Amino acid sequence: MSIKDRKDRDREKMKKLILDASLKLFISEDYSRISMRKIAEKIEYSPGTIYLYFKNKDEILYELHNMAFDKFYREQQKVNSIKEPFEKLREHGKIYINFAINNPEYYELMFIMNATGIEIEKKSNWYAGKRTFEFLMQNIQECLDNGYFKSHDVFSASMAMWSFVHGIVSLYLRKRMAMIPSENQKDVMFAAYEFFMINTGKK
Amino acid sequence: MSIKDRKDRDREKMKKLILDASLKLFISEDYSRISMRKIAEKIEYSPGTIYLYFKNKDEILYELHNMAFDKFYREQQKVNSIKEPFEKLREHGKIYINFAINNPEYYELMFIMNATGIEIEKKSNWYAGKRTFEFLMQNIQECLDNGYFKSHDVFSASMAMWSFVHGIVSLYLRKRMAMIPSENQKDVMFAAYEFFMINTGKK
DNA sequence: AAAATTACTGAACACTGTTCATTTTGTCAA
DNA sequence: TTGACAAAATGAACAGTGTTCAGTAATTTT
Repeated sequence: MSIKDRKDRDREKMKKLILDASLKLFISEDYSRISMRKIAEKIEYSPGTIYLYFKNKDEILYELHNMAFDKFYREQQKVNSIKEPFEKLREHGKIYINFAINNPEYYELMFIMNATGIEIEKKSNWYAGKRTFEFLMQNIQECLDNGYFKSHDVFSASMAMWSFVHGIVSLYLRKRMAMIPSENQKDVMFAAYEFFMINTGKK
Repeated sequence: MSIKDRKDRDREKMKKLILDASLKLFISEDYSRISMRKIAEKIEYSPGTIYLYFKNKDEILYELHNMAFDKFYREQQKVNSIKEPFEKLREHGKIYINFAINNPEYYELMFIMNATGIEIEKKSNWYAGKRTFEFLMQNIQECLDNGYFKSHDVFSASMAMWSFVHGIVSLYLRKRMAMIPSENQKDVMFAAYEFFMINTGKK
């Protein structure tokens, strides 16, 4: 079975080669201009070869989306150093916002891009998204246990928190803060975030 | 000068013809599949002709974005029937969310699409967005005047409100609520909205 | 060494936005 | 009405896109 094993390994290596090249292209170039031919050129194979390893472009983007979630999940864990639930949550949101600002291409794949959204819907289980959301829910539960928030519905509270931070960064990333000078946009984002936290956090 | 007048009118008519055809295509077809050739075919002109009236596709999309904002602004005015500021704001948000659910293509143009975002950034003044945002700000100011919200920064409060409703609908539109059965997603959205309103609204 | 299997290629198909030389249509003075 | 000019419209061409598949090359098995 050793030949089969090697072939399996080679296949995984090739997939990784394609994904790594795709990710590099996705981050460096304007992400909308990533193309199968450019990926092929980067790995020095013909365009047709990629289709022997991935069904289509969307499947590649979905894999990049998973890689992006892994990166975010690692960042997310940093909140564990804070014990007080609400301070932990405050940091949680900040990490989210900063991740989006510093890694707009990753954020695009995870939460904005239509192509990945369609793939997410196709699969019966959105592991990556679920894991991150459930980690947030834990933090919200801790807050509820300590008397924060009026409601006791963890799910609604978590969705609200997520919606808020997603809303603010996606307005920013999609240039819908055009009424604010660009040098002030980040400050406005964090001011709005503080407003949200102060008002919802009232015991 | 009457010939020039007629020519000006003809030119405006032609622009309207192109925009109306574009809007119809944009709404009926999958919006990502709208193409200059399809617009040309619909109005029974050659593709090149469109470029005599619009610089490029993005300019057409920007005009559609303006038309979408007009439609939303009209819906937004309905809140004026409610006098109590906070109840008015609650309705304001509901109108926003329902607009996005019922007109996903318009919402796409206004707040999500990258092409329009780039055009918005190019123009020095985002009239459409400003008008809608300022109308929201008025409502928030009324709330502040009546003792709602802890902060007294109208701008941050308005950005927070907008971010929240935008966040929730864009997660929904981009299929990032995949962990929730689709038949429940709308309920979850409104539950999260209620959470937000109840918690931030505490006097 | 020959046969069978697997891996890879690159031309081809049907699209996309955009440009521009060429043709058609409209206007106006003689 | 005719000829000259200007304006409007055309559609082929360019450079790109995702994807497919008959044909070739390399590898493995017999």
